[in-house]
Amino acid sequence: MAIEIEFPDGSKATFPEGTTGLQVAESIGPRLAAAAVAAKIDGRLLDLTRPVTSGVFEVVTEATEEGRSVLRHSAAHVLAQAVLSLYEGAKFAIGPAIENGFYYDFDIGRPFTPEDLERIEEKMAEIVAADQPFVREEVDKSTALEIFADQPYKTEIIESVDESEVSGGDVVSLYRNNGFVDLCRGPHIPSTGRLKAFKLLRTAGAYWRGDEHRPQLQRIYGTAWESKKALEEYLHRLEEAERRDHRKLGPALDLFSFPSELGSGLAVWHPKGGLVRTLIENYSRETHADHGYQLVATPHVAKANLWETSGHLDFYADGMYPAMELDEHDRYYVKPMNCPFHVLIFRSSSRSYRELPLRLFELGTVYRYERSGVLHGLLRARGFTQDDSHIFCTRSQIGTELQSLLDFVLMVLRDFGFTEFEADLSTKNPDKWMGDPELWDEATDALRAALEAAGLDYTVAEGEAAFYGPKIDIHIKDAIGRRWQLSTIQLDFSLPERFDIEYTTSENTRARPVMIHRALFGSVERFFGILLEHYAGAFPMWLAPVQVEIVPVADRHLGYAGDVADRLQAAGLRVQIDETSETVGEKIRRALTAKTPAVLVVGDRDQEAKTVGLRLYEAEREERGVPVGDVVDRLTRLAQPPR
RNA sequence: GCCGGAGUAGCUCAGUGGUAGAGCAGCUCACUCGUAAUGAGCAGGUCCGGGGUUCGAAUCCCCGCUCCGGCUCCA
Repeated sequence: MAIEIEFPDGSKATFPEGTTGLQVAESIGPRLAAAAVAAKIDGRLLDLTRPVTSGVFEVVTEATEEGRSVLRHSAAHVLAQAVLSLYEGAKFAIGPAIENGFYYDFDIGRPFTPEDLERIEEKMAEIVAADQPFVREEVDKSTALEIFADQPYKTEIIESVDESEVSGGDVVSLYRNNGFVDLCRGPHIPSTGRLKAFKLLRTAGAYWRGDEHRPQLQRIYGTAWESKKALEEYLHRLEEAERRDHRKLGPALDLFSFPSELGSGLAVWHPKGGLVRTLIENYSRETHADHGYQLVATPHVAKANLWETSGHLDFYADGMYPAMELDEHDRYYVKPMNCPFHVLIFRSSSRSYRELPLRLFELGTVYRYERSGVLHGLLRARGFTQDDSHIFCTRSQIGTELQSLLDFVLMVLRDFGFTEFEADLSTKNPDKWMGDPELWDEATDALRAALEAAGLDYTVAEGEAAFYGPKIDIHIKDAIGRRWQLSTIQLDFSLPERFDIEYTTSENTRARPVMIHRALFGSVERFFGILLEHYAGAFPMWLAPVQVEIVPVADRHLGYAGDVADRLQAAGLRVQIDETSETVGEKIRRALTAKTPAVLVVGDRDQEAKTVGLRLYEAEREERGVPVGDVVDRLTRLAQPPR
C-alpha cells in the first residue's frame, strides 16, 4: 500500500511502503538529505532510517534547535559508549540533551578526573570515526530487564516505564551501535559519523533522579554542534560570559567585594559601587513615588510571634536565620521578607475602600539562610535588598491594578536598557492551594489579561503557583542572549486572612482586601549584578560612577583641566582629573580600563583655543578641538537619566 | 547541605620536605609627553585558619573557613 505524504508547503507525494525518512529527504534534494538528522511525521520525531507513515512529513535538519537536540542526544550515547568501554563495571543512568549540550550520569565508583575526560573524548572520537550505525530495536520489558541485568539504574527506569518517557506499554525501545546498547526513546542520527563537533566540558556530582537522599552519580557535561564553526562560536560565547562575570568585574572595577570575614553571601559596597547603587535606589524610590506608591520603612527583626502569624515559621523556617534568644520569652528573627511589616502598617488604622489600592513601597533589606552551595555572588546572596511593595486592593480592582503594574514594570526595565521580555504565568497547584476557588480563577484570568494587554510573550507554568496565590515572573534577555528572572508579581489570598485585615466598603460592610506582592528588580543586588554583566562593566553614562576623566597632557595643563572640570561639574557631571605623572597613553588606558564613558584630553592647543580632545568609550576614534561648551552640552545629554 | 576542585603579595600566578618568588597594581624619584603600558628604585607575606607528622612543612595528614563547577533550592 502506498504512503501519502504532505510536505510543510502543502504539496503532496506518494511513496511505496517501507520508504525511509532519509529516502524521502533524498528525493527532495541531496543537500537536504546531508543536513537531515531526523524525520517528523505529524509532529512526531522519527529516525531517518525508519519507514515513514502517511501524514505531514518534515525533515529535521541539524542546524535547528530540534536537530541539535537529536545530535546532542546521540552524542550522549557515544559518551556513554566510551565510558562503558573504558571503565570496567561502569554503571550508567540517564543522558539527555540539554540547552547547548548534553550530559550523562555515571557511577564508576570514583569521580572522573580531567585526565579521564581526555581519554573519554579520544574514545568518543574513535567511535565517531568508525561511523557506527544506530540501530533501533523494540523489546518487551522482561527482555530489556535481562539485557540490563547488571545495570541497576536502567533496571529502575525499565520498571517505571509506564510513567517514564522511554516508551509506552510493555514495549521499550533500545538503540544499538556496535556492542553498545542503551535504553532510549530516540530518535537518533543514522550513524555516529554524523557527529562533527563535540567537546566534553566538565564533570560534577548529581543525585540520581535529582533526589539528595539517593546515590550521587558523576555527571559529565558536554556540548555538540552541527559544525566546528558553531562549536567555536559557542565556546566563544562561554568565554564572553566569563569575561562579563560580575564576580570578576565587581572587584576589578572597585564596586563591591565579599570579604570572607563577613561570611558567605554577604557583600560590602565600595564607594563606586555604593554610588551606582544609590543612583539605582534613588531612581527606584522616585519612580515609585511618582506612580502612586507610598514610601515606608520597617525594622530588620521582629518577634517570633509575628512570623508565627504570617506562617513563615511553618513554611519558611529553613530559609530563615536562627532565632536570637533575648530571654526565655523573647525570640527575635531577622526578616527574610518584608510583607508582614507592611500588613501591620495596613492594620495600624481602620481602612476605607476610598484608600484602596493602597501601595506601600520599601527598599527592604532581608536575610535568608541560603544553603551554602547555592550562593553565587550578588545573584544569589544571603543578605539583599528588595524593591518590595505590597498593594492592598479590593477584589474588583485586581484587573486594572495588574495592568497598570505590568506597564510600570516594563517601563522600569526599559529604563535600564532591557528590551526583550518574556513572562511565566504560574497557576494553581491542584494539591496545594488555599482560599476561594473563584477568587483563584478570577485572579488568574486577570493576570492573563494583563499579560495580553501588555503584549508580553508568556508561557503558562501549570501548577507552579505558591499555595497562597498565582503569580507572574518576568524574564529579560541580556546583551548576550541570556535569560534572567527579574520581576515577580504575586497574588496573595493567605496573609490578609492570617492577619485578619479588613476595610470598610461603600455599603458600610467589612471586606477582606487582596494583597499583591511585587518586586521589579527582585533585589537591588541581583539587579546590579545582572546590569553589570549586561553592560560588561560599561554602565550607561547616567549610572557610571565616574562619567568624565580629564587627562592633562602635561602638568602645565592642570589649571585648564580644573577649569574644564568645574564647567562639567556645574552641569551636574561626575568628573575626575588624572593628575598622575604618567604618559598620555597610560592615562587614557587607565580611564578606558575603568570603562569611563568619556575621556577628555587637554593640551596646549586646547588651552589656547578653549577646546578639548573627546574620546567616548563607545566611539572608535577620538575627536579633537571640540569647544568646551559643546562638550558640556553633549555630555550632559548623554548622561541624562531616563526620567 | 551533598559531590568534585581550589585557596601563596591588592590582582594574575610560579614554587612537591631544606633561606618564599615573578609580572601587574602601590609608593618614591626622574621624565612633562596629544589618544590603550616611560624608566629606575623601594616597599609589600600568619603561603586561608587551627591541630598533627617531621631535625625541618607553602609542600604530607586531620578538622574548620572561604571561593569555584554542579545537584537541590531560589530574588
